[in-house]
Amino acid sequence: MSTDQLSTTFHALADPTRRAILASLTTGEKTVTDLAKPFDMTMPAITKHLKVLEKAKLIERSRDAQYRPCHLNPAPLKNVDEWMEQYRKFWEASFDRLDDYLKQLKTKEKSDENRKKPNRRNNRQ
Amino acid sequence: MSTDQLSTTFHALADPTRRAILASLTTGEKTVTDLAKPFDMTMPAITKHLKVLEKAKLIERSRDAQYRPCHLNPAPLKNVDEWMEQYRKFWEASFDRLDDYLKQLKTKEKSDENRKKPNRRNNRQ
DNA sequence: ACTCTATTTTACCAATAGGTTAATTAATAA
DNA sequence: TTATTAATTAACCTATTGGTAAAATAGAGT
Repeated sequence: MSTDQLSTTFHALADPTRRAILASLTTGEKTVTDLAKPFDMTMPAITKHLKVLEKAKLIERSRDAQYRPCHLNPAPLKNVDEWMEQYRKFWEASFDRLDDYLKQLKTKEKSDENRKKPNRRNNRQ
Repeated sequence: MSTDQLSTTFHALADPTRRAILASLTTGEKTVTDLAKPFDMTMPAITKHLKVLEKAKLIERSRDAQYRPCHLNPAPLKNVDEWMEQYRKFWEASFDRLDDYLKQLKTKEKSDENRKKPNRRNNRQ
């Protein structure tokens, strides 16, 4: 795995168990045993998932007697959101085209304009 | 790696080369050779990265003579954005707390309220 | 037909991921 | 001090990742 911040965050999020743990932490701080309960998995496996989340700084841990409670840290998610910003216009654009398409279906006109292909060669040197 | 849609998408994004390829495709369709140029990496490595992106449906490929041009498909990113929605309030909340803290620094009053700790045991059975 | 260019496939490699069981550490409770 | 509970560490396993070099495929141009 790459070691830059964004790669570490995306890697941590690329596992359904870890995403479920994050979701579970949205209702407040939880112990490892609490977090482990919903999963058909041994404790060491959960410990490992927590380490991945902790390295990604998506969770922070404290100490309370023999418990190591975890809580959510949303900061890396904010970074993801900022990274996404550059792509937002693309799915908004897609939606606009879908909207156009639906309008065309209704009016049943100008349907040939959609078959115009972009000239793929423009970017090649 | 897990095989659900969101895991596949996050996994594909967890590599700086693949993110750079996506960014490169924001300016339009590109051939494999064009995409490979910025990287100190062999062609087969790029081919593999493209396969990961293609399986994640982040890119789509067409055919033009011996070229296999790639273009961006933003749909999975929209899914990521929707998944992020549930966490947005958390970083907004953090910002609010920071804002409060800065206000307190200015007025230098009521600073003890911040030391109240949440009761960690509430969620344990 | 031959050659050049674009791209993929194959076979290989070392490192990492994600799980297990068994042993260990650490704090509480009796 | 002994037992119980919480959590981690160690050792191990298999599959996947991300890269390579070399060979194969495929279309275009001459």
